[in-house]
Amino acid sequence: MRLATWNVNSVKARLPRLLAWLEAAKPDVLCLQETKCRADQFPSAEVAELGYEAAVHGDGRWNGVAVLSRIGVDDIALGFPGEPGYAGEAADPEEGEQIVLPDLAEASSPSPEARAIGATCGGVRVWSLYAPNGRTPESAHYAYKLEWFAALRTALEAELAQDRPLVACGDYNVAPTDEDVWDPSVFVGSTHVTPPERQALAALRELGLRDVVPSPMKGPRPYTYWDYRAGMFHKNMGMRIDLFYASEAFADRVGSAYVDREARKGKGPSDHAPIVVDVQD
DNA sequence: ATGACCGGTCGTACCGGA
Repeated sequence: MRLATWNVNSVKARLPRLLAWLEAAKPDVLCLQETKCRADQFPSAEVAELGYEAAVHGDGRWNGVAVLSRIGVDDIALGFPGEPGYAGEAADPEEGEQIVLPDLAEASSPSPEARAIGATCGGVRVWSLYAPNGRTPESAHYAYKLEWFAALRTALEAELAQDRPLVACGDYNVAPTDEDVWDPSVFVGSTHVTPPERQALAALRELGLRDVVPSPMKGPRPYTYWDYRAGMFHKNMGMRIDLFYASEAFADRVGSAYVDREARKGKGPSDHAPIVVDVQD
């Protein structure tokens, strides 16, 4: 069985490359992130031509996740239980401005964004995840990111209790160690490398999820993201922020895993490369 | 050369991305 995860940075903009990649790599299951479209806008017919069913979760311009599978997609879950939404920054009122309290229900529970979708594919429970960015460590978005990870931990703990093969892969927006960024000094004071974010990943591993580290194919570290700007990819100045977490028994069956850097080359790539994982049946 | 931001949107600048 071949599984893969890829942040495509807009499935519409990436469609020709996505279809070509499916034909070349032939994964049985592909988890997508940042599809950036509603479910009704997803190119389900195009991927169906290649034999893939699509489970899709989208809310418009931002975010968006999907699971493509040619070995079945059952028990689709849009989001996970307890998943928080983003309430936004609290605006400081102008001087003399009347403070208007927001609607209580809205303030206490904003709607979750399209950042997680689960599906059972060929007996494997698969989650495609797109963690919040966090923006800056001082921002409300960063607090939201940590809340989202805490809720994810609770949800995955329940999933692991089901005692079936489990994969939780996608764009975690956290580099697990300093080795996972091209220059740690550049990231001092930035998100993606802070101790609370790394602790959130460690808490997932403590549940029994294993980090399936792919082969980098080039260079010493398996980066999965390179900024579009300033020739970062060509200089291999990247980050490992896309992760493939799997339950122990499933991880034991992994034969090989690699970052497909070829998909980051050429005209019109995503800024992320896919991770491809081959598992013994 | 892999080659020096990109995608989205009521847009022709700006936000979000990381």
